Amino acid sequence: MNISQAAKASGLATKTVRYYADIGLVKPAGRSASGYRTYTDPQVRKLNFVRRARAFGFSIEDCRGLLGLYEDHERSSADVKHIASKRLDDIKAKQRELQTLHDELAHLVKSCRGDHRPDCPIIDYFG
Amino acid sequence: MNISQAAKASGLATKTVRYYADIGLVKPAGRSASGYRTYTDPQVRKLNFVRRARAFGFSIEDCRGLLGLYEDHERSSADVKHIASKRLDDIKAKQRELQTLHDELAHLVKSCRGDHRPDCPIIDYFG
DNA sequence: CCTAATGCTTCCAGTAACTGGAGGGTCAAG
DNA sequence: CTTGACCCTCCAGTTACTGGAAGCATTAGG
Repeated sequence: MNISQAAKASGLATKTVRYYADIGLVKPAGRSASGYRTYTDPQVRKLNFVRRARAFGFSIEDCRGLLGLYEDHERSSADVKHIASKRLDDIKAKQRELQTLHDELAHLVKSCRGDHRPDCPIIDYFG
Repeated sequence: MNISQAAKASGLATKTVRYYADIGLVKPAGRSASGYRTYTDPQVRKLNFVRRARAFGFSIEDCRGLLGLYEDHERSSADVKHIASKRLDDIKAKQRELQTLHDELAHLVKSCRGDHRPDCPIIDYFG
């Protein structure tokens, strides 16, 4: 199948599939006589895999590692778990950061009258 | 004062202060005879303001708007509140997204044995 | 006064992961 | 044979810096 078929089948944008081919993340099965990228089921499965991993916020490099493990039937689940745990830790760290920001900013927003007058605790806090 | 003094006084990197000058966010007070950027207290205050706003995740463009309001003593606090509320909404949206990711990924990580065997619910989920 | 070490300048490149667009070849239908 | 939908490559732009190179300016030491 051509690239747009593969894109549709994997739920990615055509541009993205081409980009993944360029960076060697998911290479097409081959090229047609006229140079068109051709994709078959295994590639589409990989594209889908990457789409799902990306949705979890894994970086392209992490996806590369995960794809390798996906393909490797001799893998250790420990290796997968290691990558996923790192991502989970990142998520937790981000959550803590956002919670702090949320609480402080919510407090400031709440205490700002939001009328035509210039005095504003948000500006005071930043200034 | 020179740029590195202003950077130190505002808690920013010298490169960042120069960048802010380049994009017209916080312009230096002037230039010395030899072309050095010179900064005075008002600029340092603005740099500090931007640093604090950036720490809350406001974009450079938002900072531009906030700086304008900071400088405008005829401002309406409603305008400040509007920008801050948008940012707060973004934070909340991101929090919801991260919560979903966290819960799903935590579940997967927990259910993965993480040993030498290849079977792995994480890979199964993505594949 | 000379020199070496900072410090300042500009400009270019790279980061992450695409996205949009220009310019041009290919293919299937009518 | 032409039209329109595809496909190709390459370049630029996105965000907010950061690192580095080449080259003046300033300053402290000897």
